[in-house]
Amino acid sequence: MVRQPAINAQNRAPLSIERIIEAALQIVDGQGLGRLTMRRLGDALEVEAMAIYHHLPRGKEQLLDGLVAHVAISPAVTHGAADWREALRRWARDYRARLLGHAGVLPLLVTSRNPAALTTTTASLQEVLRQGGIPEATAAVAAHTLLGYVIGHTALEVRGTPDGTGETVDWDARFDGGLDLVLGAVSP
Amino acid sequence: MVRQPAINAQNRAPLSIERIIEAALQIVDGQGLGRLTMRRLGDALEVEAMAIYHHLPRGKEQLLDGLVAHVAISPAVTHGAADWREALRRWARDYRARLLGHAGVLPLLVTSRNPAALTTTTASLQEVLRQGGIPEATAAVAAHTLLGYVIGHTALEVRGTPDGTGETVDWDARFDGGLDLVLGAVSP
DNA sequence: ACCTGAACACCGTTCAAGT
DNA sequence: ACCTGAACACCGTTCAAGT
Repeated sequence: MVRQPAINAQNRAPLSIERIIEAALQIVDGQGLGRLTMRRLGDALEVEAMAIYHHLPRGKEQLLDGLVAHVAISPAVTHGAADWREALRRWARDYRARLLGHAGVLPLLVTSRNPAALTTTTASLQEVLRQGGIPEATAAVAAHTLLGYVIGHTALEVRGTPDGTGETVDWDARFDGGLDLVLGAVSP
Repeated sequence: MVRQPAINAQNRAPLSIERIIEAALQIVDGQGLGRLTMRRLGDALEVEAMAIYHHLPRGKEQLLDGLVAHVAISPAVTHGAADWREALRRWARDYRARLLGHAGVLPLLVTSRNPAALTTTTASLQEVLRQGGIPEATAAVAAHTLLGYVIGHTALEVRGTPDGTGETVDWDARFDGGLDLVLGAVSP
Protein backbone atom coordinates (compact mmCIF):
# COMPACT_ATOMS: atom_id res chain seq x y z
CA MET A 1 0.00 0.00 0.00
CA VAL A 2 1.26 3.43 -0.96
CA ARG A 3 1.02 6.11 1.72
CA GLN A 4 -1.30 9.00 0.94
CA PRO A 5 0.42 12.40 0.47
CA ALA A 6 -0.26 13.33 4.06
CA ILE A 7 -3.08 15.82 4.26
CA ASN A 8 -4.16 14.48 7.60
CA ALA A 9 -4.11 15.90 11.10
CA GLN A 10 -0.49 15.10 11.91
CA ASN A 11 1.03 17.17 9.11
CA ARG A 12 -1.06 20.31 9.25
CA ALA A 13 0.54 23.48 10.50
CA PRO A 14 -0.50 23.55 14.16
CA LEU A 15 -3.11 26.07 15.22
CA SER A 16 -1.94 29.27 16.87
CA ILE A 17 -3.52 32.53 18.00
CA GLU A 18 -1.68 34.32 15.18
CA ARG A 19 -3.08 31.99 12.53
CA ILE A 20 -6.57 32.18 14.02
CA ILE A 21 -6.63 35.99 14.07
CA GLU A 22 -5.34 36.21 10.52
CA ALA A 23 -7.94 33.79 9.20
CA ALA A 24 -10.66 35.68 11.09
CA LEU A 25 -9.54 39.01 9.63
CA GLN A 26 -9.63 37.48 6.15
CA ILE A 27 -13.23 36.38 6.67
CA VAL A 28 -14.25 39.79 8.06
CA ASP A 29 -12.59 41.64 5.17
CA GLY A 30 -14.00 39.34 2.53
CA GLN A 31 -17.49 38.56 3.80
CA GLY A 32 -18.22 41.00 6.61
CA LEU A 33 -18.30 40.78 10.39
CA GLY A 34 -21.70 39.14 10.39
CA ARG A 35 -20.33 36.09 8.62
CA LEU A 36 -17.51 35.54 11.07
CA THR A 37 -18.69 32.47 12.97
CA MET A 38 -16.67 29.94 14.91
CA ARG A 39 -17.80 27.20 12.56
CA ARG A 40 -16.77 29.12 9.42
CA LEU A 41 -13.49 30.09 11.05
CA GLY A 42 -12.90 26.43 11.84
CA ASP A 43 -13.52 25.53 8.20
CA ALA A 44 -11.01 28.16 7.03
CA LEU A 45 -8.40 26.69 9.37
CA GLU A 46 -9.32 23.10 8.41
CA VAL A 47 -10.24 22.28 11.96
CA GLU A 48 -13.41 21.68 13.94
CA ALA A 49 -14.78 24.92 15.43
CA MET A 50 -14.30 23.58 18.92
CA ALA A 51 -10.53 23.35 18.50
CA ILE A 52 -10.38 27.15 18.53
CA TYR A 53 -11.51 27.24 22.14
CA HIS A 54 -8.32 25.50 23.14
CA HIS A 55 -6.35 28.56 22.03
CA LEU A 56 -8.93 31.21 22.91
CA PRO A 57 -10.59 30.01 26.11
CA ARG A 58 -12.76 33.12 26.31
CA GLY A 59 -14.20 32.17 22.94
CA LYS A 60 -15.54 34.59 20.41
CA GLU A 61 -15.17 37.64 22.62
CA GLN A 62 -11.45 37.01 22.90
CA LEU A 63 -11.30 36.55 19.13
CA LEU A 64 -12.91 39.94 18.55
CA ASP A 65 -10.59 41.62 21.05
CA GLY A 66 -7.69 40.11 19.13
CA LEU A 67 -8.95 41.64 15.89
CA VAL A 68 -9.15 45.11 17.47
CA ALA A 69 -5.60 44.87 18.81
CA HIS A 70 -4.33 43.48 15.50
CA VAL A 71 -5.72 46.37 13.46
CA ALA A 72 -4.61 49.14 15.85
CA ILE A 73 -1.68 51.35 14.88
CA SER A 74 0.42 53.52 17.19
CA PRO A 75 2.28 56.66 16.13
CA ALA A 76 6.06 56.55 15.89
CA VAL A 77 7.51 58.27 18.95
CA THR A 78 10.46 60.32 17.68
CA HIS A 79 12.67 61.47 20.51
CA GLY A 80 13.31 65.18 20.70
CA ALA A 81 10.67 67.74 19.88
CA ALA A 82 10.58 67.17 16.13
CA ASP A 83 7.46 68.12 14.19
CA TRP A 84 4.89 66.36 16.37
CA ARG A 85 2.02 67.76 14.32
CA GLU A 86 3.32 66.11 11.17
CA ALA A 87 3.89 62.84 13.05
CA LEU A 88 0.31 62.82 14.33
CA ARG A 89 -1.09 63.80 10.94
CA ARG A 90 0.74 60.87 9.40
CA TRP A 91 -0.51 58.51 12.10
CA ALA A 92 -4.11 59.70 11.74
CA ARG A 93 -4.06 59.15 7.98
CA ASP A 94 -2.49 55.72 8.35
CA TYR A 95 -4.97 54.66 11.00
CA ARG A 96 -7.92 55.84 8.94
CA ALA A 97 -6.56 53.98 5.91
CA ARG A 98 -6.13 50.83 7.96
CA LEU A 99 -9.66 51.10 9.36
CA LEU A 100 -11.06 51.60 5.86
CA GLY A 101 -9.11 48.55 4.73
CA HIS A 102 -10.63 46.52 7.56
CA ALA A 103 -13.95 48.30 7.83
CA GLY A 104 -15.63 45.27 9.34
CA VAL A 105 -13.50 45.71 12.46
CA LEU A 106 -14.66 49.29 13.06
CA PRO A 107 -17.82 48.39 14.99
CA LEU A 108 -15.65 46.38 17.37
CA LEU A 109 -13.77 49.51 18.40
CA VAL A 110 -17.04 50.73 19.85
CA THR A 111 -18.36 47.40 21.04
CA SER A 112 -15.61 45.20 22.25
CA ARG A 113 -15.16 45.11 26.00
CA ASN A 114 -11.37 45.18 26.06
CA PRO A 115 -10.27 48.71 27.03
CA ALA A 116 -6.63 47.60 26.99
CA ALA A 117 -6.71 47.08 23.21
CA LEU A 118 -6.33 50.84 22.68
CA THR A 119 -4.13 51.63 25.67
CA THR A 120 -0.88 51.49 23.70
CA THR A 121 -2.27 53.79 21.04
CA THR A 122 -3.47 56.40 23.53
CA ALA A 123 -0.24 56.25 25.53
CA SER A 124 1.85 56.72 22.37
CA LEU A 125 -0.24 59.68 21.26
CA GLN A 126 0.30 61.35 24.62
CA GLU A 127 4.01 60.60 24.48
CA VAL A 128 4.37 62.24 21.05
CA LEU A 129 2.57 65.31 22.35
CA ARG A 130 4.69 65.49 25.48
CA GLN A 131 7.85 65.16 23.40
CA GLY A 132 6.50 68.08 21.40
CA GLY A 133 6.40 70.22 24.50
CA ILE A 134 2.66 70.01 25.16
CA PRO A 135 1.87 70.05 28.90
CA GLU A 136 0.64 66.81 30.43
CA ALA A 137 -2.97 67.86 30.97
CA THR A 138 -3.38 69.26 27.46
CA ALA A 139 -1.72 66.19 25.99
CA ALA A 140 -4.22 63.91 27.71
CA VAL A 141 -7.17 65.86 26.32
CA ALA A 142 -5.64 66.13 22.84
CA ALA A 143 -4.85 62.40 22.65
CA HIS A 144 -8.44 61.33 23.31
CA THR A 145 -9.80 64.10 21.11
CA LEU A 146 -7.66 63.00 18.19
CA LEU A 147 -8.34 59.29 18.63
CA GLY A 148 -12.04 59.96 19.06
CA TYR A 149 -12.08 62.10 15.93
CA VAL A 150 -10.30 59.51 13.80
CA ILE A 151 -12.56 56.67 14.90
CA GLY A 152 -15.78 58.70 14.82
CA HIS A 153 -15.16 60.41 11.50
CA THR A 154 -14.10 57.18 9.84
CA ALA A 155 -17.27 55.59 11.17
CA LEU A 156 -19.34 58.36 9.55
CA GLU A 157 -17.45 57.77 6.33
CA VAL A 158 -18.03 54.02 6.34
CA ARG A 159 -21.72 54.60 7.02
CA GLY A 160 -21.75 57.00 4.08
CA THR A 161 -23.33 59.69 6.25
CA PRO A 162 -24.27 62.50 3.85
CA ASP A 163 -24.18 66.18 4.68
CA GLY A 164 -26.55 69.10 4.24
CA THR A 165 -25.37 70.05 0.78
CA GLY A 166 -26.87 67.75 -1.78
CA GLU A 167 -23.42 67.03 -3.18
CA THR A 168 -21.25 63.95 -2.87
CA VAL A 169 -18.81 64.13 0.04
CA ASP A 170 -15.09 64.06 -0.78
CA TRP A 171 -14.13 62.00 2.23
CA ASP A 172 -10.37 62.33 1.83
CA ALA A 173 -10.60 66.12 1.84
CA ARG A 174 -13.22 66.09 4.58
CA PHE A 175 -11.04 63.98 6.84
CA ASP A 176 -7.93 66.09 6.24
CA GLY A 177 -9.93 69.25 6.87
CA GLY A 178 -11.14 68.04 10.24
CA LEU A 179 -7.71 66.73 11.09
CA ASP A 180 -6.16 70.16 10.49
CA LEU A 181 -8.90 71.69 12.61
CA VAL A 182 -8.11 69.41 15.54
CA LEU A 183 -4.32 69.51 15.23
CA GLY A 184 -4.33 73.27 14.73
CA ALA A 185 -6.23 73.74 17.97
CA VAL A 186 -3.55 71.99 20.04
CA SER A 187 -0.91 74.46 21.20
CA PRO A 188 1.92 74.27 23.76
CA MET B 1 -70.59 31.95 32.81
CA VAL B 2 -68.77 35.15 33.73
CA ARG B 3 -66.56 36.68 31.05
CA GLN B 4 -62.86 36.82 31.81
CA PRO B 5 -61.41 40.33 32.21
CA ALA B 6 -60.25 40.41 28.60
CA ILE B 7 -56.53 39.91 28.41
CA ASN B 8 -56.82 38.17 25.07
CA ALA B 9 -55.76 39.13 21.58
CA GLN B 10 -58.73 41.35 20.74
CA ASN B 11 -58.23 43.81 23.57
CA ARG B 12 -54.50 44.32 23.50
CA ALA B 13 -53.15 47.65 22.30
CA PRO B 14 -52.40 47.00 18.64
CA LEU B 15 -48.78 46.69 17.60
CA SER B 16 -47.13 49.72 16.01
CA ILE B 17 -43.64 50.70 14.95
CA GLU B 18 -43.54 53.19 17.81
CA ARG B 19 -44.39 50.54 20.40
CA ILE B 20 -41.92 48.09 18.89
CA ILE B 21 -39.02 50.56 18.92
CA GLU B 22 -39.75 51.60 22.49
CA ALA B 23 -39.86 48.02 23.72
CA ALA B 24 -36.63 47.29 21.86
CA LEU B 25 -34.87 50.28 23.41
CA GLN B 26 -35.99 49.14 26.83
CA ILE B 27 -34.44 45.72 26.27
CA VAL B 28 -31.20 47.23 24.96
CA ASP B 29 -30.94 49.64 27.89
CA GLY B 30 -31.76 47.01 30.46
CA GLN B 31 -30.03 43.91 29.15
CA GLY B 32 -27.67 45.03 26.39
CA LEU B 33 -27.75 44.91 22.62
CA GLY B 34 -26.73 41.26 22.56
CA ARG B 35 -29.94 40.24 24.25
CA LEU B 36 -32.21 42.06 21.82
CA THR B 37 -33.71 39.18 19.86
CA MET B 38 -36.89 39.05 17.88
CA ARG B 39 -38.24 36.35 20.19
CA ARG B 40 -37.52 38.33 23.35
CA LEU B 41 -38.96 41.45 21.75
CA GLY B 42 -42.08 39.50 20.90
CA ASP B 43 -42.38 38.37 24.53
CA ALA B 44 -42.07 41.97 25.76
CA LEU B 45 -44.88 43.01 23.40
CA GLU B 46 -46.95 39.94 24.30
CA VAL B 47 -46.97 38.77 20.74
CA GLU B 48 -45.28 36.04 18.72
CA ALA B 49 -41.94 37.17 17.30
CA MET B 50 -43.21 36.71 13.76
CA ALA B 51 -45.89 39.37 14.22
CA ILE B 52 -43.15 41.99 14.26
CA TYR B 53 -42.29 41.29 10.64
CA HIS B 54 -45.69 42.55 9.63
CA HIS B 55 -44.70 46.03 10.82
CA LEU B 56 -41.01 45.87 9.97
CA PRO B 57 -40.77 43.88 6.74
CA ARG B 58 -36.98 44.32 6.58
CA GLY B 59 -36.79 42.54 9.91
CA LYS B 60 -34.11 43.08 12.49
CA GLU B 61 -32.05 45.42 10.34
CA GLN B 62 -34.98 47.81 10.09
CA LEU B 63 -35.46 47.54 13.84
CA LEU B 64 -31.84 48.57 14.49
CA ASP B 65 -32.10 51.48 12.04
CA GLY B 66 -35.16 52.60 13.95
CA LEU B 67 -33.23 52.60 17.21
CA VAL B 68 -30.47 54.78 15.71
CA ALA B 69 -32.96 57.31 14.40
CA HIS B 70 -34.89 57.27 17.69
CA VAL B 71 -31.81 58.10 19.78
CA ALA B 72 -30.44 60.81 17.47
CA ILE B 73 -30.71 64.46 18.52
CA SER B 74 -30.42 67.53 16.31
CA PRO B 75 -29.30 70.98 17.47
CA ALA B 76 -31.88 73.74 17.75
CA VAL B 77 -31.51 76.05 14.76
CA THR B 78 -31.92 79.57 16.13
CA HIS B 79 -32.45 82.06 13.34
CA GLY B 80 -30.09 85.01 13.26
CA ALA B 81 -26.42 84.69 14.11
CA ALA B 82 -26.85 84.12 17.84
CA ASP B 83 -24.13 82.33 19.77
CA TRP B 84 -23.71 79.31 17.51
CA ARG B 85 -20.79 78.02 19.58
CA GLU B 86 -22.95 77.86 22.68
CA ALA B 87 -25.76 76.17 20.73
CA LEU B 88 -23.38 73.51 19.40
CA ARG B 89 -21.79 73.00 22.80
CA ARG B 90 -25.21 72.41 24.28
CA TRP B 91 -26.13 69.98 21.51
CA ALA B 92 -22.86 68.05 21.86
CA ARG B 93 -23.35 67.62 25.60
CA ASP B 94 -26.97 66.57 25.17
CA TYR B 95 -26.10 64.07 22.46
CA ARG B 96 -23.29 62.58 24.53
CA ALA B 97 -25.63 62.31 27.52
CA ARG B 98 -28.24 60.60 25.38
CA LEU B 99 -25.71 58.16 23.96
CA LEU B 100 -24.45 57.35 27.46
CA GLY B 101 -28.04 56.78 28.52
CA HIS B 102 -28.53 54.37 25.62
CA ALA B 103 -24.99 53.06 25.38
CA GLY B 104 -26.15 49.84 23.76
CA VAL B 105 -27.20 51.79 20.69
CA LEU B 106 -23.73 53.30 20.17
CA PRO B 107 -22.30 50.39 18.17
CA LEU B 108 -25.22 50.73 15.78
CA LEU B 109 -24.09 54.24 14.83
CA VAL B 110 -21.01 52.62 13.38
CA THR B 111 -22.62 49.47 12.09
CA SER B 112 -26.08 50.10 10.86
CA ARG B 113 -26.42 50.50 7.13
CA ASN B 114 -28.86 53.41 7.13
CA PRO B 115 -26.91 56.58 6.25
CA ALA B 116 -30.13 58.57 6.31
CA ALA B 117 -30.51 58.08 10.06
CA LEU B 118 -27.95 60.83 10.69
CA THR B 119 -28.77 63.09 7.74
CA THR B 120 -31.04 65.39 9.74
CA THR B 121 -28.42 65.79 12.44
CA THR B 122 -25.64 66.67 9.99
CA ALA B 123 -27.85 69.04 8.05
CA SER B 124 -28.91 70.85 11.23
CA LEU B 125 -25.32 71.19 12.40
CA GLN B 126 -24.38 72.80 9.09
CA GLU B 127 -27.38 75.09 9.25
CA VAL B 128 -26.42 76.33 12.72
CA LEU B 129 -22.90 77.04 11.49
CA ARG B 130 -24.13 78.83 8.38
CA GLN B 131 -26.48 80.94 10.50
CA GLY B 132 -23.42 81.80 12.56
CA GLY B 133 -21.70 83.20 9.50
CA ILE B 134 -19.40 80.27 8.81
CA PRO B 135 -18.81 79.81 5.05
CA GLU B 136 -20.44 76.78 3.40
CA ALA B 137 -17.24 74.78 2.86
CA THR B 138 -15.97 75.30 6.40
CA ALA B 139 -19.38 74.48 7.83
CA ALA B 140 -19.44 71.14 6.00
CA VAL B 141 -16.05 70.17 7.41
CA ALA B 142 -16.89 71.42 10.91
CA ALA B 143 -20.21 69.55 11.02
CA HIS B 144 -18.65 66.17 10.29
CA THR B 145 -15.70 66.90 12.55
CA LEU B 146 -17.96 67.73 15.46
CA LEU B 147 -20.31 64.78 14.93
CA GLY B 148 -17.34 62.44 14.46
CA TYR B 149 -15.76 63.74 17.64
CA VAL B 150 -18.90 63.32 19.73
CA ILE B 151 -19.54 59.78 18.53
CA GLY B 152 -15.89 58.69 18.62
CA HIS B 153 -15.06 60.20 21.99
CA THR B 154 -18.21 58.83 23.59
CA ALA B 155 -17.28 55.43 22.18
CA LEU B 156 -13.87 55.66 23.84
CA GLU B 157 -15.59 56.61 27.07
CA VAL B 158 -18.03 53.72 26.96
CA ARG B 159 -15.16 51.33 26.25
CA GLY B 160 -13.36 52.82 29.24
CA THR B 161 -10.27 53.46 27.13
CA PRO B 162 -7.57 54.54 29.59
CA ASP B 163 -4.86 57.05 28.85
CA GLY B 164 -1.10 57.16 29.33
CA THR B 165 -1.21 58.59 32.85
CA GLY B 166 -1.98 55.89 35.35
CA GLU B 167 -4.80 57.97 36.75
CA THR B 168 -8.55 57.59 36.38
CA VAL B 169 -9.98 59.62 33.51
CA ASP B 170 -12.49 62.35 34.37
CA TRP B 171 -14.64 61.79 31.31
CA ASP B 172 -16.89 64.82 31.77
CA ALA B 173 -13.88 67.15 31.85
CA ARG B 174 -12.15 65.21 29.08
CA PHE B 175 -15.12 65.53 26.79
CA ASP B 176 -15.60 69.24 27.48
CA GLY B 177 -11.89 69.83 26.91
CA GLY B 178 -11.95 68.21 23.48
CA LEU B 179 -15.20 69.96 22.65
CA ASP B 180 -13.65 73.36 23.36
CA LEU B 181 -10.66 72.38 21.25
CA VAL B 182 -12.87 71.53 18.27
CA LEU B 183 -15.30 74.44 18.63
CA GLY B 184 -12.47 76.90 19.23
CA ALA B 185 -10.83 75.85 15.97
CA VAL B 186 -13.88 76.79 13.89
CA SER B 187 -13.75 80.43 12.82
CA PRO B 188 -15.72 82.53 10.31
C1' DA C 1 -55.13 43.17 7.98
C1' DC C 2 -52.90 41.18 11.53
C1' DC C 3 -51.17 37.43 14.00
C1' DT C 4 -49.78 32.34 14.92
C1' DG C 5 -47.36 27.57 14.57
C1' DA C 6 -44.29 24.84 12.71
C1' DA C 7 -40.23 24.40 10.38
C1' DC C 8 -35.46 25.46 8.32
C1' DA C 9 -30.88 26.46 8.48
C1' DC C 10 -28.15 28.26 11.28
C1' DC C 11 -25.56 30.09 15.94
C1' DG C 12 -21.89 29.87 20.49
C1' DT C 13 -20.48 26.89 23.84
C1' DT C 14 -20.21 22.50 27.08
C1' DC C 15 -18.55 18.29 27.84
C1' DA C 16 -16.85 13.70 27.48
C1' DA C 17 -14.06 11.25 24.52
C1' DG C 18 -10.30 10.27 21.49
C1' DT C 19 -5.05 10.44 20.11
C1' DA D 1 -1.62 18.83 24.72
C1' DC D 2 -4.56 19.23 21.14
C1' DC D 3 -8.48 18.07 18.61
C1' DT D 4 -13.23 15.79 17.64
C1' DG D 5 -18.44 14.47 17.95
C1' DA D 6 -22.50 14.93 19.80
C1' DA D 7 -25.52 17.65 22.17
C1' DC D 8 -27.88 21.89 24.29
C1' DA D 9 -30.16 25.98 24.18
C1' DC D 10 -30.60 29.26 21.42
C1' DC D 11 -30.91 32.48 16.79
C1' DG D 12 -33.46 35.17 12.26
C1' DT D 13 -36.59 34.31 8.89
C1' DT D 14 -40.05 31.68 5.59
C1' DC D 15 -44.30 30.17 4.75
C1' DA D 16 -48.86 28.39 5.05
C1' DA D 17 -52.60 28.84 7.99
C1' DG D 18 -55.82 30.94 11.01
C1' DT D 19 -59.16 34.97 12.43
